[in-house]
Amino acid sequence: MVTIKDVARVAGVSTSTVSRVVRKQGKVGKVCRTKVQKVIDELGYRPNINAQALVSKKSNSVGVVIPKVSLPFFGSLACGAEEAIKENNYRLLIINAFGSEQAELDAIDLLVQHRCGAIVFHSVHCNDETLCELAEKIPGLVFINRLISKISHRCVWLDNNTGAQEIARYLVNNGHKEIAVVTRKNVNPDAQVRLDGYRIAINNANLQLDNSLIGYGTVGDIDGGKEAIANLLDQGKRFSAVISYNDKMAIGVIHELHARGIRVPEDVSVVGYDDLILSVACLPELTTMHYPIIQMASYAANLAIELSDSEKSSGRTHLFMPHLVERDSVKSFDCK
Amino acid sequence: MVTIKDVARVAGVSTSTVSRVVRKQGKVGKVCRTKVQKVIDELGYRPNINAQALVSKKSNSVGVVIPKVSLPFFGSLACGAEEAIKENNYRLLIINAFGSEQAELDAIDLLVQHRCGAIVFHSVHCNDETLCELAEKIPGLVFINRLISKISHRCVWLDNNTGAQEIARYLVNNGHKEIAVVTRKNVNPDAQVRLDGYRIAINNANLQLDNSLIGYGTVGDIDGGKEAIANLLDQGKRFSAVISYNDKMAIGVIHELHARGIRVPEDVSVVGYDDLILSVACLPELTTMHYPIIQMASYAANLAIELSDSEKSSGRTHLFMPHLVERDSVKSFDCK
DNA sequence: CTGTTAGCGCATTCAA
DNA sequence: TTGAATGCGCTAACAG
Repeated sequence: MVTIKDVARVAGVSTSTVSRVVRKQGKVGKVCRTKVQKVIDELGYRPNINAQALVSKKSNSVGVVIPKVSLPFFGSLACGAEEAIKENNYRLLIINAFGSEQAELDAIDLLVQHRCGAIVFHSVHCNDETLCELAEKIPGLVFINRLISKISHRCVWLDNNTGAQEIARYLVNNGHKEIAVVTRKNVNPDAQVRLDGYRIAINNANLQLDNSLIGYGTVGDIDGGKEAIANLLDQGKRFSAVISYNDKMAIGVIHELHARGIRVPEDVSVVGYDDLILSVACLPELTTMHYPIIQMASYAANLAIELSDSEKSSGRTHLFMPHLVERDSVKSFDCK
Repeated sequence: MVTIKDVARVAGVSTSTVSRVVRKQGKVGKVCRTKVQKVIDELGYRPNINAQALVSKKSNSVGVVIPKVSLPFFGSLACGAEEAIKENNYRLLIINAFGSEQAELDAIDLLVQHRCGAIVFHSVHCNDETLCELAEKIPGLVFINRLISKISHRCVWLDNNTGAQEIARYLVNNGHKEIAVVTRKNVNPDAQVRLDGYRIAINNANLQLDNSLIGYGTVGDIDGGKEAIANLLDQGKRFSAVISYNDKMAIGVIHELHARGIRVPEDVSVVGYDDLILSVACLPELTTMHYPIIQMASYAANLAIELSDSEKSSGRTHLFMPHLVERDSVKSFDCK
């Protein structure tokens, strides 16, 4: 591999000069510059980023820690981060940390070893306290899809409560009175907040969200959706609409209803949450809340970079809003 | 940031000793080791990977260049690579190179600057010649989902022809005689190979793949699928089954058929290719060819690592086979 | 088993 | 405008 020294030698200048023309800063004479550039091109010299990082004490890369890139939601997260990163001429380091707190901690540790100062972290297994400790040690660590009140200015999150209210209200406004909810058994914070939101909206409409109309799936995916709605159906529950914790469960619900000869939306309406790519693949296309994960991730990456190289913390929090996407999975009763 | 020197000073040993206990290699006395380890823990010392990479002249990271991680296919690719990487204690560097040859070249260049010796590259915009030149310069560069005959031992690819034949034969075996094909207008190599495969299988069954029964969509996604099938339908074509270039187009086909009151699979059967997560989200669930992208990517990453640190090239090629996944989108006429 | 020395590739003073 | 010197944090001989 050709180094800066090789270039300097061939061009008959010092390494400092080569360094200057490579980074396009500092004063370099015109002829000298073109001469050096010529040698660089001829030799195919490419600066060693590791050496640059070492000497400049910054890695110019931002790390993204997520459960698994292959899940569309996290893929979008990674992409959003990358957008921001490209603008800043940073690099993206993605670490999948699936399944355990230890995996997440290991991922962060790896990033620290890289001297990666800016990190966007989507944690699912660490508790607030652990996260606070980490945040203390790493100024450029930003949490996405999570609110930790003590360090809310380091959190980029979504107003799930309002979003949940909106989608429940949408159902109510379309004339639905018997509304079921499908959620995951291990209710995580998101699921809880959304559930609260549904309840608020339903109560505000002078309706009841009967606990017996809440179906639980072991996990929050397609199978979980099938399981949850099957439970409800097997108990003979009646409803005109079902709100699902997320799109995956909603799709499971649709499939299970279909398997039982119940049409969506003619017999039962279904809504999801997240607006994953899946929601336009299923039939009918799913009405759902759009989770602006790409924008949020892009924002988070910028925030992480900002925080990592300037101590100044704005103190403000970073809250995003989901919005309703109307598609074909809800029937309207045309009421006023 | 605490460095190896700090640890050495506090522990009262030399940096070499610290280095030895950190990397768990070389002989270190028992007491000495525990003493040093203790200081490491107390100080929270983490080795600087950039410095390690610099001095050892290898970055221990593999780069993955793909169009966009947020697309489920590429997300899976990245995940597969990561599996292999974790085993080898390497890091994953993902670069999205979307839309142009230049973007792809830039991505490779960035990886070179990182001294990232092992690269898995899914190129869509570079021609074979360009790729050969790159391969020449970078021993650890491996191409995925692509066959370049001159450097086939550096290619990890799928037998699309055989796969295409298999799915077409499946339709034939289920009694379908009028089979339409939906593909993309800008027929890329994959699409061409698959088309050839369909044709072979259909001819072998003494049937005809009439060119007028091939529908084209502007792009290879859901909208392209709708567009392509709409063309066919608007021309009054009749068929009992449609083979789609990929799952996305198949989903578009299903949606468009549904919009026109044509039932799948009762009236028309539909098959896809790739077995993306989307194929189980749609209704009916899609019968398709499974593309083992995760295993292929894992294999490719291993190959890249192998190639990058030993010149030996086995010379063998790396061909994978897709397999049929039967779901609910095909009707059988129960013929022998 | 442990320490000393040298140098990886580069950016950054400081002089000239 | 340019070059010489220094050191980033670490590993790898080598010597003891």
